[in-house]
Amino acid sequence: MQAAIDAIVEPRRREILCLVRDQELAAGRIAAHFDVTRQAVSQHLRILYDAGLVSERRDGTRRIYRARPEGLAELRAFLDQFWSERLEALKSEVEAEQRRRTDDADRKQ
Amino acid sequence: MQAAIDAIVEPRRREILCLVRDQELAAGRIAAHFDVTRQAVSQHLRILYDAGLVSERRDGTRRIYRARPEGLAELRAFLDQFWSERLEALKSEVEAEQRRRTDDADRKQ
DNA sequence: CGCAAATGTCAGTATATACTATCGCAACTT
DNA sequence: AAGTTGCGATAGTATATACTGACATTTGCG
Repeated sequence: MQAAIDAIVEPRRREILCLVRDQELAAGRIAAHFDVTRQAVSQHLRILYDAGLVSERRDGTRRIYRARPEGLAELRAFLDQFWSERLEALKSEVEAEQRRRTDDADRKQ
Repeated sequence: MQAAIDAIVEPRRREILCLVRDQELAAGRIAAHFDVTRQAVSQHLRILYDAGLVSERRDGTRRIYRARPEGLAELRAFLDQFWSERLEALKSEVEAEQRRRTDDADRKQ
């Protein structure tokens, strides 16, 4: 799971993930979107693949990637669980605080 | 926003965040939970603070921290938006693809 | 087979960062 | 005022990692 988190932290990898979220793309096509070398993108793809965030399919000499929704869903579930436990309680506290502050102020809607 | 993402990536900082999610805690109390030096924890707290994920309050010589739900909510909203846009669509595609494979042979374009 | 295209792998490098040690600062205590 | 407590800031170090360049591999074509 830490692998998936590490993977989406790198901005370049998030961009790559966005690219292959809507469409399948070959490694070369992905690399063409960036100003770094093809190898660098290849390494990013490897990391995304190991983290389960993209799938790889071979077509001749090309390797075609796309986002792997299951991987994204797992990561999302983990993060949700991470903070949702107490987030609601804390949110209530903040809202109560805000209500207290705006009590004497104008109230719209 | 990248600051918030960088902040929650580091496992130690996620632990710290968990500690101050339920309760206010002074820096020293937080540091006592870990086997690294007090200064290291202080640096983590600074990073969490700059990312807007914790709030700081002074009480005499002590600095008391706690999770900042707004910061967490913003981060969560960003991540939600990041992958929820196409997540459902991709899931449908994958399921359709799997049906196609079990149906008959592969057909490319 | 020989060559080109598309891509991954590896070694080396540069930069980021998590940590420690030392120091500095503010608030209390005596 | 002087000492103590609780912290943060900074410099230096060790490790992680994003990148490039060189090379290897697989596939397709003549």
